[in-house]
Amino acid sequence: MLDERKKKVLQAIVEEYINTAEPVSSNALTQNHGLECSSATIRNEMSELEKSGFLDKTHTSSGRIPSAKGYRYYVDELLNDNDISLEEIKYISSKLETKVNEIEELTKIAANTISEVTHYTTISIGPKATTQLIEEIKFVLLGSRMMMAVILTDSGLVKETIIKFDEDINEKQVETINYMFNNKLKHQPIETIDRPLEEYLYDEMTYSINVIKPIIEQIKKVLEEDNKIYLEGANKSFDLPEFNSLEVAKNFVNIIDTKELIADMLNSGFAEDINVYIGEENEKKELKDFSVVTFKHRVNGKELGTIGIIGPKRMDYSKVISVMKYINKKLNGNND
Amino acid sequence: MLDERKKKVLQAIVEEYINTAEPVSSNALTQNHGLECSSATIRNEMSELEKSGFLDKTHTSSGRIPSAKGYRYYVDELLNDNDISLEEIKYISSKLETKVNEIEELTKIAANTISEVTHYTTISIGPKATTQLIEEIKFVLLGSRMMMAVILTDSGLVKETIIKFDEDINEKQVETINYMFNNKLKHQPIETIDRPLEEYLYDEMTYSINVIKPIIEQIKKVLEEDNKIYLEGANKSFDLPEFNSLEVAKNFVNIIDTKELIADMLNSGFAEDINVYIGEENEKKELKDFSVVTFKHRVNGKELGTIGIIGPKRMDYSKVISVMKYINKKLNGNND
DNA sequence: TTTAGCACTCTTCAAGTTTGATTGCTAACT
DNA sequence: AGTTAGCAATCAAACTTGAAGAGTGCTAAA
Repeated sequence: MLDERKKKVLQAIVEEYINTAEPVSSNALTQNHGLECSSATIRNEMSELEKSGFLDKTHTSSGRIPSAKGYRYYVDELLNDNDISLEEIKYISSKLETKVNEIEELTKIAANTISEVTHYTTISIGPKATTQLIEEIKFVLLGSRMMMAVILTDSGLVKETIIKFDEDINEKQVETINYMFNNKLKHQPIETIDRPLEEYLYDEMTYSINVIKPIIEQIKKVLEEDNKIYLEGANKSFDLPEFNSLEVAKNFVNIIDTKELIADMLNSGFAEDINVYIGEENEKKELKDFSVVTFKHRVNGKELGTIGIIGPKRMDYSKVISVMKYINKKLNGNND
Repeated sequence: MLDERKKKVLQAIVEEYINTAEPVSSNALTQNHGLECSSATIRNEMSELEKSGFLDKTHTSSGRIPSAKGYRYYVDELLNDNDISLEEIKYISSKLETKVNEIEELTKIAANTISEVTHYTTISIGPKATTQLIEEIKFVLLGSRMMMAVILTDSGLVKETIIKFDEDINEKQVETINYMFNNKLKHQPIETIDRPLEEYLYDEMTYSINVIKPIIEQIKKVLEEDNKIYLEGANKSFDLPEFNSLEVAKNFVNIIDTKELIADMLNSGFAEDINVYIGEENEKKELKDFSVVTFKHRVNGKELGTIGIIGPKRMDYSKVISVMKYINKKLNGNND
């Protein structure tokens, strides 16, 4: 589609613009980009790249900036996905070796690491429990009218929730509940917890519906609800020149303040590999001035959390994708 | 200290400035503020108020704005702490009636309500468990090398944590652990969980230090760590004219991004009543351009969470304090 | 096909100008 | 005494102007 020199010019413009945040002039490209021709020739190439929609101008006599199509082509064809230094590798490795007791903690640490290495804002979210199997479910009495349910899933996710009752419960009842629930739910998908189970338990057990019902309801609720969203390095974005525009800054704060938007955004990516959404490619129109890069952290094919970077369209895609690839590999257990 | 008319003038200036965010001119005060005199007289009063340090000017021919001292005087002597409408009362009441299973949830809901009613950004944090007594402590085995500890405190706070072991644990052991820990810890302060307890348990029980040690360590850790910080309505602040200054906006994002700063800020307030910190009165110099209003949510004298509002110095103190007072009363169980 | 050269366009910056808001002062008024 | 009208002085904000500079697009020659 594009001849070699056009590719080189496009790549040079994208990378120059990522570095400087200024429209790139034909002159700027004659230095340090391995292009053996004059600025006039580059001007001709740029003109054609603009005609095919890879470049834009901010005004008639300005340099060029990449268009959405230009960024997309760069991300698909031109970027260097191994743009990661030995120091960065060492730093990432050491961070990921932190011993964690909860899997969600690991996603958080990974997100924090990405934010530190790339200097962009990251957001992360735990897995929806609904994709998993119940490994074990335990009930603990706290006081006489309060109980905690702890659910362990097959990939090691632990969810707990408090249930309150309108009547007293005793240890004996808790034992029966423990036995009955585990009997029916061990190794079953989350959807098993529903109306039929409730009826079955109500029939089997001698306790009133006032005991069974709140348990089922609360467990369903906690398993279905979206996980907590973690935000790292929001302030880092504010050092970028894009954020000198009040409108951009305000949009950004609106985005990170809207948990549902973030959750949707993170949940919508494909499970495989790394997803890049450039500007208007984002489903949410609020994100049209930003780029988002996400990946899902998996173990044995089970999703264990999603991590996303949000930054300006002029994002350092090479660095971001290189770091994400490396972390993704590490998290998925590949340690070479 | 100030005669009646000076008070009126100061109050009018503070309130006008809170409304308009513009320096207040002598002319503006002749309308709608019940001051029966000419602009010239007001100019004389303003001049004297400025000499005594209650007012500032942005430049020689500008109107006046309140100084820190002016705001402080207003907050201490002039504000209306019942500036709350029937609708707001109804709205707040309905929100606070939400049934919650965890006490921390209530703090969160209250913070969210305050943000919605006042249109300022709120931050909230749960109580440090260390101020409380252990009511009950329960251990649940999850798999063979993982355990969950659930701690219930005397004011109903529930804390849970996962503990991992390097060796297998069985149900029998968990039972003993449950018995021993409860025996030693019921109704004791959190500090009881420490080295002497560890040694005692190690002597009493036949299990290896590999079991006792991680339990004590992890429980200590989770009980001592700061609670999660919740932020509500960060975007609301960005609608204020103060945030048209990039520097202010950036400082604000830095503040809300620094969890330790927020935690310190919320923990430092006095337990009693409502704390108001205006600009430089804040301990942290990062907050010098902002005002912070906090209160601690208590039940039976036990602290159950702190809620703070952060906004510009030009904050609507009357509204904020009225709403806080009302919510504080409601949370503390006073329902009239 | 590439390049040098040059006219043209447009932004940015600084300096100058106008406008309008507001004060402080003075002198008259109650 | 305290209050007020009137007016010069002050200053920010908004607009105007002009020069400098960066960059392109086009043309004609290599």
